[in-house]
Amino acid sequence: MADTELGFPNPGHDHAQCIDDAISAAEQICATRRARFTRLRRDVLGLIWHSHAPVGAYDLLAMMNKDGGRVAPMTVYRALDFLMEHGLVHRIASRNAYVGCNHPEARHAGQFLICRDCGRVAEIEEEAIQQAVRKGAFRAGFDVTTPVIEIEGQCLDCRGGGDG
Amino acid sequence: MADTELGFPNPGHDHAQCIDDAISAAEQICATRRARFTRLRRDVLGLIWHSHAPVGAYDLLAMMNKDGGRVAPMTVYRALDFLMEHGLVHRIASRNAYVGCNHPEARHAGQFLICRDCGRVAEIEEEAIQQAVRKGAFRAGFDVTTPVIEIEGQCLDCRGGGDG
DNA sequence: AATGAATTGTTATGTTATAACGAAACTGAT
DNA sequence: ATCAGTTTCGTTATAACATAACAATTCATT
Repeated sequence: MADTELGFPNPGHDHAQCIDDAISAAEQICATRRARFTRLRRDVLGLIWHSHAPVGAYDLLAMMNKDGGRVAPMTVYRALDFLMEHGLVHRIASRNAYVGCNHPEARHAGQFLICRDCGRVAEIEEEAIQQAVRKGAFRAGFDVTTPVIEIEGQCLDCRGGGDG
Repeated sequence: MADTELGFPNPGHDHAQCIDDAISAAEQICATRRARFTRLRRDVLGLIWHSHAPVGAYDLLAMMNKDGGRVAPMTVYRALDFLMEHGLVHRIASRNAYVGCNHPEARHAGQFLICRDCGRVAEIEEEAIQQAVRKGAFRAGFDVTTPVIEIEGQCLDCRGGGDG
């Protein structure tokens, strides 16, 4: 699989490519769904992909207004709503922040690894987690709609366990 | 097991008992640890246990000031910090709210079922979830510290699937 | 009572998110 | 091309959640 598909991306990866890929995928998805991928929304998505760490709404706002812009919070939140609605970004509840999704084609409940040191987030998809959650819920007579799974810890790069 | 130990409590349960139990457990724990379970902290814990749904900090504030009190937000947050530090309450990140813990004796990472209809929260402890999380993290070279697992859905009572 | 530590009071401010309403831009039909 | 309906965006205001900093008080111990 490619660098950014699963787990944490390699520190030396071509991040411009990540952004381009995300924008392209979003264009395709929105075209298919006849959703309007406006300049504003594209800008916000691009800024979210600025890094692999989740970004706060007001950080996005600051970035947008860096050179004299006059965008209001509402504007950012609306763009975020749109992007989340279409699965292009995920909200990280434990951080009140937003991160780009790198496989937005299919709807999914994300499972996120959040590094406490570098702040980066990796999305994983463990069928075993899903199953265990469903089973645990079932035992309590509970019908699952939206599991929020956000796992804080330390990534390989920050442990110094890689090749770097 | 008792009503409130696992899963959602029976709608007709003796809730006053839940509160009493929680306060008693807290007293014991704090006594053991030589932590000061002050009136303020006891009051806040009691108010959190007002229901099995998570309560916002400012809701607690409003309850405390209902009859002329003049408590400030800071005061509530400090009490919450103390209670969380001792595992007596958990924070529900996806709701920015706080819920009492019904087995505070042992430290644990909670797994929460949150009913979208009645708002109640049940804490479960599925070893399978823990294991699946650890395994998924391991595959990404990730060292887990704090898993946040908050599962939204619908409880049995709200589905009308119970005996009531 | 004197001391030092923990707790609480108080004021101010920072951070995250939404409500309400009007203007502008886009879409599709005529 | 213009009109009507819809969606998007601008703007202002405010709600909801959380912490910083410092003073006053309370508590445990001597």
